[in-house]
Amino acid sequence: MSEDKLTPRAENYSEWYNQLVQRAELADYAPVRGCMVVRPYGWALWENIQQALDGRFKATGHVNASFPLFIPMSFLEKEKEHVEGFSPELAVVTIGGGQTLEEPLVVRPTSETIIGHMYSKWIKSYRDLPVLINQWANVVRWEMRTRLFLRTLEFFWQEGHTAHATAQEAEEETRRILDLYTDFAVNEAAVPVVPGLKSKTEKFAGALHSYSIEAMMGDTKALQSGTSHNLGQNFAKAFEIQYLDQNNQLQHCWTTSWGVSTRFVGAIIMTHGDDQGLILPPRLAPIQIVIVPIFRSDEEFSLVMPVVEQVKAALAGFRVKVDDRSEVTPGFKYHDWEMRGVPLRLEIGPKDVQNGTVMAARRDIPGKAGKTLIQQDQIAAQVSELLKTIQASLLQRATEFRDSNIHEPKDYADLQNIVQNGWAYAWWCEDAACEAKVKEDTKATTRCIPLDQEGGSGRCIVCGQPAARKVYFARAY
RNA sequence: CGGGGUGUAGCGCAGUUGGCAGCGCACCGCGUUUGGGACGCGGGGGUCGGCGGUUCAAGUCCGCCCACCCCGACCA
Repeated sequence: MSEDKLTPRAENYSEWYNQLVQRAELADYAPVRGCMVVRPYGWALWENIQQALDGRFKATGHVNASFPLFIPMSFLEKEKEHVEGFSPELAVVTIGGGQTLEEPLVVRPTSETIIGHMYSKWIKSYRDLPVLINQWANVVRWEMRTRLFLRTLEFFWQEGHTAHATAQEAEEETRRILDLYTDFAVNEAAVPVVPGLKSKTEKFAGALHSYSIEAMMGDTKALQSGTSHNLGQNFAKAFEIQYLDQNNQLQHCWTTSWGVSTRFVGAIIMTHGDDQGLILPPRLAPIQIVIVPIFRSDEEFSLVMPVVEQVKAALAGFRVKVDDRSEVTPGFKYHDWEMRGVPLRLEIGPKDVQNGTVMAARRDIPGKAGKTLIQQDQIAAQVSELLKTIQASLLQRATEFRDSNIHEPKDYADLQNIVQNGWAYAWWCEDAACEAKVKEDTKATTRCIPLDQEGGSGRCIVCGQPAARKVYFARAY
């Protein structure tokens, strides 16, 4: 239950986040360090995220499958950069059934290797391509520092793994998924994101290059909210994923991988949440509308409840919850559902029964300002309209916040200043040394080179050498 | 793994020179309440993180260990 006020965001952002996650009953700490229990309400949100993504995957020809949790250690070692990237954070099983294993098994940190192994068995001909498989799974990465949803030892995600005949097709797939993620983030979660290319130092271990969608959180830090990797032929060569082309020539495939994780729940929390608690975008909210009946006596109760049921029935197409708890007051319920981020609350009391009205309160506009009186006979249409408005206003608000916190530095000193409380958008020569210097001086890293560039050229903000593209520098989660 | 902090009821905490383990919230019962976090009365709930030591007596003093949180290095 949400009995007290949250620590305000301005006072201590991470404290606000931790309290919100627990009080909104999204997740709780597990008895294992760094692990979380996703509670039913948090999981329902994740399920809605899954549904929105899965529908998009299916619509673009992908199919789901499931690969093993355990991966032979030797598989990881087949791709040099991959094993170097992941070895520090592997959980390794050395005993099974009381016996020391011949070969240690890695608990998957990601599945490129074992899927690559299977693809080499399955793919023989150009007629077998492309292979477009996704899996919804849990993975384990032994992180030093953990935070609920944002970074835990075990997390849930989807990982897509595709194999193609040509480099061009693989790149098209990588970009198609990046677009798909962008569409999901913007249109389902109302989280404005910047799609772009990761720098060499920030790319996935083993990839040719990586793309990401980057979102700005309420404290102006960046959160990588989804990634799409063009793996080139690196894994195809390591796992001998080969096919015969039309000319009977043996060719290595071109592969991709891409993922969105439960971290995205953190993105939603930190993009929309306020000091009252969570604010969920209507399209993903497990409960879109909560109805709070108001009554003083048994007579009023029996007067009000039939109307509550009528309204609920009229809203059959929506995810509606009637809060009929008798042990708490309406005021308590308001705060309670505000903590949980339900986008729209309907209050129905004796006055409404008499007047044929319903009081609607928008979660995104606190207090009286967000309340409007709706006629009962127009409830479905009005609610539908309100939810759309809330969805749009969340996106607009988040976009305005982000844009007002992105600045173009005029020199290096200015950049150092900007990244303390915002993103710096600047020319960069794409040399890792300049990236490293910024990180050293400010803790900010390059987030991505946005695909949408206005063109032209300039001088690297760090070293002054010629630069062809601009990049975002920001502190990140 | 380095630095800091915290472990006492479900949660948040108090517990003085060592002397019957407490408070608020939550929970259960009854009654009154209910349009922005209601109130009264009654009640249940504890290996004081663990192990060892000092002492007539340890939540309190000493030692060791463990866990978790925060800040760093690493990361979806």
